[in-house]
Amino acid sequence: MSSDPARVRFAPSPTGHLHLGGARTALYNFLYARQTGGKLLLRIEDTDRKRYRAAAAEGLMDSLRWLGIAWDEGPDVGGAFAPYIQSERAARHREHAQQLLNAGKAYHCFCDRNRLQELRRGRQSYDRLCRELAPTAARQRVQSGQAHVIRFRSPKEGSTTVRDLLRGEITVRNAQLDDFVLLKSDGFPVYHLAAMADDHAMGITHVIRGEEWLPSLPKHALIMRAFGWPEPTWCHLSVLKKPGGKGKMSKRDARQLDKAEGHSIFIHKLHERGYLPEAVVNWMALMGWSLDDRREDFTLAELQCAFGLEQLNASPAAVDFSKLDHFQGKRVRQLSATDVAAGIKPYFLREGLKPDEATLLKIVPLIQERIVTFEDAPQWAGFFFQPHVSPEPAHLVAKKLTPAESLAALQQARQTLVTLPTFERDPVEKALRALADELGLKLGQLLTPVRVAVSGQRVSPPLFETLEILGRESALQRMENATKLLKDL
RNA sequence: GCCCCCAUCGUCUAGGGGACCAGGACGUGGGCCUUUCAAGCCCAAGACCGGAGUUCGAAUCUCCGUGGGGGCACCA
Repeated sequence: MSSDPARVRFAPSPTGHLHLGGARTALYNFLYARQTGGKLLLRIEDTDRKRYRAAAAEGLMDSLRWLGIAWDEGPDVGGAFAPYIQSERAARHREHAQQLLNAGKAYHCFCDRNRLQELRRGRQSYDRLCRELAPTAARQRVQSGQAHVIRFRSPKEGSTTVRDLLRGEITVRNAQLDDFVLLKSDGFPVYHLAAMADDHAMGITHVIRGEEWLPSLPKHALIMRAFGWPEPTWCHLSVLKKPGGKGKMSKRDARQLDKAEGHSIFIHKLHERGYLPEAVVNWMALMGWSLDDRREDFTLAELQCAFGLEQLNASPAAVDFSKLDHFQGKRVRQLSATDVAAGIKPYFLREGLKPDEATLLKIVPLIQERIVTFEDAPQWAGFFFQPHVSPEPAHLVAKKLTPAESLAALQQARQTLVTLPTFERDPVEKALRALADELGLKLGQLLTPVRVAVSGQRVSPPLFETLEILGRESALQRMENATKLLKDL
């Protein structure tokens, strides 16, 4: 089962943030590299100068680092096959194009954009007008400075067969292929050329990438074969569909998700929202891969051992955020109190609250199993750090009690707490339970007005602990205020 | 329009000719616990896209449909 050390690469184009699909591709590449004791390369594919965004590459790397996906060679760490910025390799790509030109496997094309656009309007691919131009004549036109591209001379007859690891043999009739561009008129290579040339130069053994590349796989194989290079193992991952399972995730869907659900397909957003990288990784790993029919919980380290290309699934997977929340909740519950405290603190600060360490640490056990993301913490425990709370008066009324009865209960509770020798959890509980009995109330009925009074909300962390942490003074003050609200009801 | 890929519960999936009246997980419903909400535990409902064929036997192999997805740039 264990194979030779693989050299794999993640090769994003720096046009935006890292999203789920890309991250999952990166993850699988990383896992396979580790699994085989090989190397993961990071290569920035920036040959499209129109879409290039300077900040994007850094953002991409930040997201990968956060997830724990470490690369062995790349633009920042260097490596034996530098440079890892594709645009810096353009001179080599031009040489490669020239090589194919010399071999008669490529040709100059002088057709302008208008003509190509016309062709496309007629639902027709490039008509190969320049294919049979005499090479000497073509060279002359190039020398005279005429704008041109270099196209691949695709075979017109026969068929091309390529083997994909997950799908077996894929065969296309060569008549379906067109004479695609290798080198643009700005002298930069197109993906097909650049990626293949770099993959070969960098000794890539397995190309693990998204399914969207499958249709151009024959082109890539043909390029490799034209140069006489050995082909890597091809492995095309299925696409991710949007939640619900219908359709690919679009930019619009992504935006909607961000707003409405508090979820996101962007890794940096998940980070901002207080998700744990290990939860995200565990979740992503399972979209298109599974070990067996029993185990679903994996740390990154465990995945490195368990992962295998053989267990990859070729069918598309729908993104399911409730499953992410499940992994996230589980992971949060496993964290130490100090880790949770450190994790949630920024979110209190963001709300303008100033939590002190000691109190924060006391609160953690109360909310740890109630929060999903760190971002959830303030809505559970923000009231601890607010000077006062403003409950909705109607919420102070307990189930099956009238406002007047609730008021009475609240006042009695307050009275009880005033006289308590200490304000610790256990005595508080004991006293309130006794009071409920005495008043002939269910504990919940007595506690509801108290809870809402001190926390300002209907659901809160466990009340007795809450009272202790809040302290007598603050708790009594809040109950006093709530009394007034109930009287006005 | 043309090309390519995919097809098991709502979702992620196990399964690869007999071990499957199809297993797990998320979610959903119900119950227990209980001071609200969670967490935890227990139970339940829930799927092999359709049709032919191969075979003693098909979720599993083949073909044809259908459905879904991806791609058809001087973008990656």
